[in-house]
Amino acid sequence: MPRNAQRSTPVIKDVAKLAGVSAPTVSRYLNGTAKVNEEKRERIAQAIKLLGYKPSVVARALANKEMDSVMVFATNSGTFSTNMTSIGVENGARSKNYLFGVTTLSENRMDEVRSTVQMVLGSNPAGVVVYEYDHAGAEALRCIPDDIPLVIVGGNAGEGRYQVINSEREGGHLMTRYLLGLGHRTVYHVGRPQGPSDNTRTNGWRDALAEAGIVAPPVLEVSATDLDESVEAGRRLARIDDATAVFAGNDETAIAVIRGLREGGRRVPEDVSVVGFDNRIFGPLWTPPLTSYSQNFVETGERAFDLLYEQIQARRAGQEPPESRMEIVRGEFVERDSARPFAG
Amino acid sequence: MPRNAQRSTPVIKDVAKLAGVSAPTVSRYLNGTAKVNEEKRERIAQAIKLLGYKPSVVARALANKEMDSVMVFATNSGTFSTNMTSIGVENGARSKNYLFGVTTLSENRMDEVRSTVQMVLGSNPAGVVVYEYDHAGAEALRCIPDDIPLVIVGGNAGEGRYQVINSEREGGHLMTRYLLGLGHRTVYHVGRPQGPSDNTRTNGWRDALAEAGIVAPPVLEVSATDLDESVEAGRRLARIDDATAVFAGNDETAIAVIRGLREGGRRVPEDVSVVGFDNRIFGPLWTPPLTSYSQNFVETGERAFDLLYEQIQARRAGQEPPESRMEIVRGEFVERDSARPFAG
DNA sequence: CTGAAAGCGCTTACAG
DNA sequence: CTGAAAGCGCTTACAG
Repeated sequence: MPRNAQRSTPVIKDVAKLAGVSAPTVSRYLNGTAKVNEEKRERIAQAIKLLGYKPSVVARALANKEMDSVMVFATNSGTFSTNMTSIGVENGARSKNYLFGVTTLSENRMDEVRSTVQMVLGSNPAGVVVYEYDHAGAEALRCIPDDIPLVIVGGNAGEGRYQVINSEREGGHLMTRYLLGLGHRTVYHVGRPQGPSDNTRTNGWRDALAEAGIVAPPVLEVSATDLDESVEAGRRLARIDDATAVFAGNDETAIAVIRGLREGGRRVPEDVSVVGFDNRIFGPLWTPPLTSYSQNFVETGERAFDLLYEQIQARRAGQEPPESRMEIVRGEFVERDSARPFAG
Repeated sequence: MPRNAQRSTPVIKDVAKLAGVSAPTVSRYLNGTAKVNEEKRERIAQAIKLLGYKPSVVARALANKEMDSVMVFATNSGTFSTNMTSIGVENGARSKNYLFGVTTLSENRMDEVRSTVQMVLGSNPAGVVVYEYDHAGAEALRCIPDDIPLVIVGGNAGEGRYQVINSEREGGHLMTRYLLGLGHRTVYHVGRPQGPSDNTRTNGWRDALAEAGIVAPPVLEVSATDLDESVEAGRRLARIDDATAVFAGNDETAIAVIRGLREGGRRVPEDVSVVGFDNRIFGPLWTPPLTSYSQNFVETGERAFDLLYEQIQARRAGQEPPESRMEIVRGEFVERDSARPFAG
């Protein structure tokens, strides 16, 4: 594999000399920071092209005290929702020629989050987005100074000045109502332990039950990584008479619960209806095909970047920051065959 | 949510003044670049702690022409293997206080890869790792100058000076031999179209067949994102008499193929054995539980970082770069119940 | 062992 | 509209 050497990178001085102007003029041309004589503009443009000049983001960052970059702080990286959201943010960053980085935070190492955040902020990113789905995310928020553009993804509604929340709660609400609408007397829920955010599928489930005047049965809490716990939850559910409908926290949990239910002698969907969440690719292939809820994580990430970029622009232009804003990215209900009308 | 303001960040001058020394001395202390008087060391240490001083990575980057960062270029980001590998690289970066970033490349936008790579290199990362699983990765390699520390993940064996390859090919070989060992006369393969790399599961399958003196049947090529194509492949396979064993390119493909096979009237595993790859979390819950191959992607990423870091260290110390090296990260065969002895 | 000086590649007042 | 100068926060010869 040939690896081409790259000729000593040209700097602003080189293009200035070639264009017969001063470096500041080139800078002004590049940044539109002041009007530049038409003739010179052209000579500069030529020189830039000829030399293949690209401004050093590092030098700019030092001079501006701000790097053309956006950093995201994420927990549970490796998780479907997190990955997809980051792809959205990266898409946005790329479109503006911003550098993009993700930093993974862990709830198991809360003591490290402060120093990690500070290290990253030390690179003077133009803006940061934090996914606030758990305590590590919340802690990160506490370490971020007021004056840096920030958008929160997830978290409690109205928590940050700029926020994009996906329809977790709404989705949970919808799935539960769907099950109730099928005639089930109550809906059980198996999901992950709750973090600091209100905007959760679990709360959506709770909302729907409360609306219907039903006392919520205890949540069956399971780990996100060990599906055996979900299988076990399914087995337990199999022993509960009125457990005819269950809302699983995600599709993986759903299939595990179904397995447990069957081990416990219940048929799905004939005896008990089970719905998932996230609409993972394997859902339609399952037996029965999984009814689920599809979220638009990539869009969530893209919207987050847009919100961030507006702040960055305003800041650079010395304008007032944009209006405080919260956006909600809706998902879609996907009906398949894992839930049936209550046949009690 | 309270957002604490951060006091105007101290710079090296501040600690120098407080410690009663010059800035260069602080720098030397920090970088171990020259001996510093014991007494001064202490005063400096105190001042740093008192002020909460952190060197600006940006200023260092400008002075050193090198940022304490590692950038990865990945294609198919959002993919299981890619995500896990990146987590491994990030782990390594974090442990050395390096900034970490991923840049997603796309085969659909080959024209953009050069400029994207150059933009990222413009930040003077200390090193980069590229995942070479397809043409975008290969193209990225061509844009990276010789003098920057680099490690290739994937790609053809022996291609880069520093390389860590996972056991894709070995794994494909092993799965196929397993099936052959079960008495099947041949093994069909449904997988993604091949990229520029030799190190693929598909080639492993080919190797095993060749070893056994069997002419490889044509590969059934399917898209990675549209499982319907895999279902269709399953249906086609159902019509082929000697198709009693199939090696699917990954677990998702495997379950789709199984579905297609069943639609075509074949039982799995009774009539035809199907094995997957990647050992995804849903595999054991499938009916039948999927026999698969588990790769250690996180470890792959960590090894890649280590290899990179060795180069970075050597370079900074003005030493010879380490010996050229290729590492292989092995995976594990996971036997479950989706393959049975040939009962022809 | 340690300062003063100069430089990394940009940008931003300051004067025209 | 445009240059010369100074500065962003570090590091690295250069002298002692």
